[in-house]
Amino acid sequence: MKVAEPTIERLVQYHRLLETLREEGHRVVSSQQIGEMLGFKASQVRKDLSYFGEIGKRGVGYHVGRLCDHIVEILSSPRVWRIALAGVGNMGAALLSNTAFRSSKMRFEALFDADPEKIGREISGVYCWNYTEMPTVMAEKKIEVLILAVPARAAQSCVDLAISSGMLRGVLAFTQGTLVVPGDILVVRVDILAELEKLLFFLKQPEAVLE
Amino acid sequence: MKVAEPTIERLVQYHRLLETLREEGHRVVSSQQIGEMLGFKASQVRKDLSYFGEIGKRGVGYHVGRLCDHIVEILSSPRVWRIALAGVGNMGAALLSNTAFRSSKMRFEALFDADPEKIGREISGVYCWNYTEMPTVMAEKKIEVLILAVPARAAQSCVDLAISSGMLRGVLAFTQGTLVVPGDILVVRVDILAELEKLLFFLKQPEAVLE
DNA sequence: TTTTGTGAAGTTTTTCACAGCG
DNA sequence: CGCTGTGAAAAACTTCACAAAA
Repeated sequence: MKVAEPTIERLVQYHRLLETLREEGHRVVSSQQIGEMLGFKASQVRKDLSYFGEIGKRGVGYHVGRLCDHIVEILSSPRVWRIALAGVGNMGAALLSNTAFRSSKMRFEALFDADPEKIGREISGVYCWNYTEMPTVMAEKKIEVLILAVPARAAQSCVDLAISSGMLRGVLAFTQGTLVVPGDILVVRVDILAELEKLLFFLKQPEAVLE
Repeated sequence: MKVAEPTIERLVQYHRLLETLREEGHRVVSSQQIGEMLGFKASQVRKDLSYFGEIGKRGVGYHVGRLCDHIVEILSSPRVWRIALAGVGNMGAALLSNTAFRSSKMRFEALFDADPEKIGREISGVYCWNYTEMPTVMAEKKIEVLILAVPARAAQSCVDLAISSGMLRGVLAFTQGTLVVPGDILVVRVDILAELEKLLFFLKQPEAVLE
């Protein structure tokens, strides 16, 4: 199956919305309604959902519970992902304590930092190691996903350590700057400052249309 | 001038890279090299830069300092943007203390929160108001940009308060969930959980290509 | 009738390929 | 020659529009 990247991002949003609708007791919902609530075109919603089989009922819409379960299934993981967080600074700590990350789909197995104050302690219930231990700890604990929230200059060496564990498959990087990784390792970057700069650019140039 | 959204995001990255190259004493750089360092095709780099005039030298490449200044100019602001941060929780505090946000282009003018512990105090040098004061404070201080880091359920009412100040032009939202705003207000969303879910999806489905 | 599912059309973004200039 | 700048081609993504199902 071939699915576009933007489709997956929207799927996560459909899922959230459907959970809410389900709680509120809604039974059915149309692509039109989903689109209005999330700011997408109805045709976009239908196209996205159609990639994963015929799940709606013509003339009726989508059954909220059924569609929600269906999306959960699509986004489901074959196992609980073991995750490490490198960099327990402000941003790292914020992610760690973010309740949205308390999902049955993933589990923080280890923290890594360079600060002696943090090393050897548990933070939000997760043990913090010296980042030099990354290769061994990640190998032992079979950690496949790394969330990178270290200062920019430490990012590359940090990823290199993670790679040398032999277990790493994906990285979520909050670090600005470039990461060089082998082609079989997936990197998703979240560049907050770039997003803010983009906003400011389009604020000063309203004619250079955004959306 | 009509510029694509992805181009602006890349421009921010070019800028960062060029600052580094400049510090390291490099004089010229080719689109090829920029591309390799940031993970883009050389043609992409040239196309992006070409939207803003002929800045390179054929047969030579781009002069690092000149190109850097040129991009600074493109991304420059007509004024220092006055910014408010709503929600001084973990995420909000992380943003506030993030040195990358200490830019001459913007300035945090006010914080808003509901926590009595925070209201009336300065946090990282910025005064924190009760979020109910948003309309008056934002109007008085002429704050045009809001960074939204409040819990999802508070997001919409928070934006509504900001809108009623009559000053709001742009929002950078870390909140999950939808925001309804007038069409002349720009919203840029950063959905961290969606990014992580996307990463996990493409990890389990390597055939559904990412990038 | 209503609303889905989907080819086809449209739009946006990326990549190619090469002319043109230093 | 080497590398940029740029039309043209390709790819990716979105929207349209309508047949088909409930």
